[in-house]
Amino acid sequence: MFVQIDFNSDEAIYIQLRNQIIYGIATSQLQEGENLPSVRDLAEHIGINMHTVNKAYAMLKQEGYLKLDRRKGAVIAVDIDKLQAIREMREELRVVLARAFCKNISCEEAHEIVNDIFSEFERG
Amino acid sequence: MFVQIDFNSDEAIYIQLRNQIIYGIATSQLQEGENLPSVRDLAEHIGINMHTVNKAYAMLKQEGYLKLDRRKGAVIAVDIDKLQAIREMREELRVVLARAFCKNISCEEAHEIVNDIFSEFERG
DNA sequence: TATCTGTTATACTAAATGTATAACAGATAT
DNA sequence: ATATCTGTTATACATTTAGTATAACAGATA
Repeated sequence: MFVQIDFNSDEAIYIQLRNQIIYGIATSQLQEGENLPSVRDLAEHIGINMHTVNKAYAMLKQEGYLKLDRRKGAVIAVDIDKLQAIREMREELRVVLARAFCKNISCEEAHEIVNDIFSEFERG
Repeated sequence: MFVQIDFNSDEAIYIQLRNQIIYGIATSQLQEGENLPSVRDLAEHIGINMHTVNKAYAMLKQEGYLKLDRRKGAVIAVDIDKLQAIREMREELRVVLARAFCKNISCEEAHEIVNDIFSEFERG
């Protein structure tokens, strides 16, 4: 498993876990229909509590990245609500880019970084 | 004052306040050398505690957006550490764009939104 | 001297985070 | 049938964070 938790981070463990699973989907390390480890297995592997993993899974379900099946466990299943995704992205980008603009990062430089990151995804 | 706090948000008040002040700098509503209200005045105006404002100001100081002068109070003074700003931006964008990519938002669509937001800044 | 700054200290409540057991209901395999 | 695996829920506890509330300090200013 590719998950790497930073226990000294100010970011909550279940948020780190959620973000890394989403990154895994974006980079095709996790593919549609694929199973995630059970909450108990993943918790033991990382060395955290079952409920912390469950919280991440529940969040991913609510945000449309997982379906939780009692037969198969947690399965990658991305629900595409593109309009809402764009709305959310715009709000988050507004905060990130405001900081960038204050620090003299140009629109062109931002575009370059966006391209870099998208190429991480498209390489898989 | 342009600050608008959402008390039902899951985002901490001092984080909302910090983000809005940074957005204010990016859109030139707040300009280099300009004074912010004193922690006590702004707290009273918003209807929150003085320490919550102080926490936002301390954070903005630590991140290089303010200088806190006992004579003048809080003064906008952006310290440009572009390399660090790019590093931080890249990490944050990785999370935001991974979500976008999973939701079928293309690189081109991301660029359009970046352009939209930068035009908010450059209009002032 | 009185008043304005940011800053620090202390104390309290409420909420969020993470851990720990335990149990439930559906599905699966033996 | 029985045991075992799922996610899920309930309860309890400790720690940390967020926000509020008073109070005081030190430098600057009028």
